[in-house]
Amino acid sequence: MDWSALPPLSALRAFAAYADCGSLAEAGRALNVSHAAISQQIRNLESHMGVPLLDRHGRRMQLSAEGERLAEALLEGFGTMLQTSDELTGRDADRPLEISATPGFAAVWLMPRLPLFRARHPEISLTIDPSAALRTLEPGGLDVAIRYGNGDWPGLESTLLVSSPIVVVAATDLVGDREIATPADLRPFPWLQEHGTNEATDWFAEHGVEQDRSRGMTGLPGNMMIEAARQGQGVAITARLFVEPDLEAGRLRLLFEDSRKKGYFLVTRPGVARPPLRHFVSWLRREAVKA
Amino acid sequence: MDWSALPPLSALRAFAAYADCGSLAEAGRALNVSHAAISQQIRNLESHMGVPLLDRHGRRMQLSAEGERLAEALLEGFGTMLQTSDELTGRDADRPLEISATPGFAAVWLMPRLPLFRARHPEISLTIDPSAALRTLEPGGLDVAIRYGNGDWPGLESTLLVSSPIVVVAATDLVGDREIATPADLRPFPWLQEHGTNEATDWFAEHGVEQDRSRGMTGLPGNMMIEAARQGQGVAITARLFVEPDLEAGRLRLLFEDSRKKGYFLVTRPGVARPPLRHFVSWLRREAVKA
DNA sequence: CAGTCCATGTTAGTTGAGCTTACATAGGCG
DNA sequence: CGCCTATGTAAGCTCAACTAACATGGACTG
Repeated sequence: MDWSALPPLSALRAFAAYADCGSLAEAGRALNVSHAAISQQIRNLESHMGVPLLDRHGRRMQLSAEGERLAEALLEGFGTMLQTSDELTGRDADRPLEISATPGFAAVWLMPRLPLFRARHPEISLTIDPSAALRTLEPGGLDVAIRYGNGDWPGLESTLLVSSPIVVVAATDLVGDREIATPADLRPFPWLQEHGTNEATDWFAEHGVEQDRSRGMTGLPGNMMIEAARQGQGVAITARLFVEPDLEAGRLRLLFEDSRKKGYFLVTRPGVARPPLRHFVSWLRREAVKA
Repeated sequence: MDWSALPPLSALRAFAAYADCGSLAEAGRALNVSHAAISQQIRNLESHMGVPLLDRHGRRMQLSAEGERLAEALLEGFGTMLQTSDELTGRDADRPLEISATPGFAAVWLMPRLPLFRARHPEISLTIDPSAALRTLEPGGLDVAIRYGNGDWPGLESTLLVSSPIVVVAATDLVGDREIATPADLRPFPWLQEHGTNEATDWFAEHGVEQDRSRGMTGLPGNMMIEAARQGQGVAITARLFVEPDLEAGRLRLLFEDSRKKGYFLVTRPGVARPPLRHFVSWLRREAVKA
């Protein structure tokens, strides 16, 4: 191996952390340095390699095509090293299990059940990232994700936990007995969208409805969005799972239902899973069968 | 990714270079630092991880089992990074093609033919490492090896170039008309062994012959060993390919022939090869067919 | 429109991780 | 035994990596 041809390692790490986190400040926090150090290292790396790694138009930088390629190689390379290092030091067994789940599912389904897992596995620490963002599963990083979709994530393995179609709902206080025959009939109402997603925007665009700007679109975390819908603050689009009791009680009215097969899936990387992950996955599957 | 859990990168690089080169001095040369820097970095890494990476018994250190695992991950991780970096900077296309070949084959077969390759591809630079050592093929490092054997190298692809059994020969000046019926009859003679290999030692051990220490074993580079055999300095074991003219001319006498299927193979890693390598491989195959 | 927040950049100065240098011990070989 | 070379240790040096301070600009809100 031609070691002299390897760019400065600190610069590679800084760039990889930036690509992983999405901003200079976050990358700096991840590495416990200032944003300025990250900025300079990325500049140094671009200069060293003679390759533009970032597209600096607009407020937030974007990875260039070259930057995407390099980031992928770096995250894989560093991930491989970290995983083996963790295995050898025994940190792997102790490292908290990293779980990503949508806020709604985390709040409504997962959190109420977690004491059961803790009672069974008190030695396993968990880190739950309630985020609608699709995070990358990688060695040494995120172990498992609970995502909403149709189960088709290339290169990953998925198991259906809870089947649940998408529904458009609103409080009976808001819509009353009004006739809602087509999506366009919803135009006069305020809308609620889960923070970090575009599901409402996409659904309306898909059904040819243009947003009425005077009525507004409010972004809220998933569980708060549902509560706002109950209070009649707007029309919400969400998984049926979370509003089933409200529909039965008549607090919320079902306006539309998207019949495409969708649900919450348990998503993992292929290959051997470390023991804490195996325990969590098998426990979660049993809970899903029970529910 | 938990960046804080990654060990110091300089230490990882130093250890990887040591594992790649096999000695502190060589690793230091590869990184352009002193051997002492490598020694200290490896010590730092062991202390940081709390894991013994080296077995320090005897003069030359050996990788421990943990060391082997870490080295493998590091060489893969750094190799991935280097390859992508080289592709992005365009260095990949320009980087000299790294070829490892046994000295005998390099001298007798490859070198005489190289002007033909250069005439066809003047833009491609070559680095030929004439060494009997089995070097690892890896991204960013060694591109292709020409090895002697039976073609069975796990995880690698091989193509037979020249079929050639192993022969034991000696100058007629040395052995004359003496009856050589069994390997044991060779015991009184001095032996010649290709530097960096144990082929002669192994062959005699395999045939139950104990070395006569007063006669000595002389290690020489492959092509010089054959010349020494011609001059009657000792018994040599080598590929038949290199001594065919001498056998026909009667300068050397064939004492034994190992009939197992062996020869010189072109060995590459699976997957996409960069253009210079593709050109070299196809050229080499055509030359082998011609010969 | 002004004010606020935050994303990114630049410059000058600081510092400690990474290294050098010098010396040491030990194994292998002729 | 002398020589060569593999590895180790300690003290000192240095510069790559970083901080702190200040700056510009984009997006959003009232």
